[in-house]
Amino acid sequence: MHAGRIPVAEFAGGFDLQATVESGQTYVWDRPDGEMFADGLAWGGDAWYHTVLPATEAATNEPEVLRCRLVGDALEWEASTPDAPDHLRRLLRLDDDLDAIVEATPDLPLLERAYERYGGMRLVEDPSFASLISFICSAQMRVARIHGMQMRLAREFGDVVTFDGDTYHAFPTPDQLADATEAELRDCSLGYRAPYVERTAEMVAAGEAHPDEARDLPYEEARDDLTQFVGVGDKVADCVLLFALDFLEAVPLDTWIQTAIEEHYPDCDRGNYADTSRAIREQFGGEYAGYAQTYVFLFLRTQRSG
DNA sequence: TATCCAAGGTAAGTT
DNA sequence: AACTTACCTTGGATA
Repeated sequence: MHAGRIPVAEFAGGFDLQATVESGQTYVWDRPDGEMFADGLAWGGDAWYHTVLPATEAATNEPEVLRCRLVGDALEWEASTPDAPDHLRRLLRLDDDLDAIVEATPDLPLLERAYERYGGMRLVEDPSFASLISFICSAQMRVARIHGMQMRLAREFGDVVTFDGDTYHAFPTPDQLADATEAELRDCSLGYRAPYVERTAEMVAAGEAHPDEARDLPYEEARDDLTQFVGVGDKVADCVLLFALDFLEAVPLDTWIQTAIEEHYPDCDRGNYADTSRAIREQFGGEYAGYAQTYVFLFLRTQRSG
């Protein structure tokens, strides 16, 4: 067991762990109390969160357990690897300068309210395959159920990892998921998404394509590239670019953002995805437009329940 | 208790 | 290229 503390003072602009992992951008984290994405959950707690790093991203080539919580003025962590701080910095984008990002954001009332309410929320950099599958599953689905699906997939098809006396499940590798049948995936309550997940996993497992290949392309080409995967349209592609492949300018046009465009920025509605995307990206300041999108998404989605 | 409805959309078929 | 429609499942709302 390796453990340590990282002072929050090291994170420019602060850090809100709960807002970051429960904002609906990542579905690879969980909390042991079963309250992940719980409806009406009070914000501001100091719960532990854990994830399993894929073997392909670990120096040991084994899945590694990472867990952390925010206590007082530090991020406290425990892990199966001494490399945890580096992994956490990458996965939770702890080196992003939030002050500079907010500073670079246009002065729009909606953005200011969202930043005010959830200041310290950071984007994540999820492992790309898990992000791809997560957002294929996200079609017409609530965030709590998307999370439930990913946990189920890990439990059914992923490696079992034990750490500090507890059992964890890694997200399935492309091979493991490609081996699952459509019927087995439907049994995991994926519904019509089951064949999408199966066929996309097969594409990656067979070496036909990999989401990481989009990382070095120009933004709009990268988005087009990701749509080659079955079940991936423009919106899901934007999510993977933003939440896994470091494209901070990507603005996924989901139902919440579409509503925000109608109510606050009607001039940005250009009638089709590509042009509307370009317009709202400009409206949100370009380079970090994806940060603005995620703050707005979380803010609007949680307004009703507080 | 039964029925209805919408949830971070996409693919396939039609005009 | 723009427009329709079908698609699984489930929790919460409505009757």
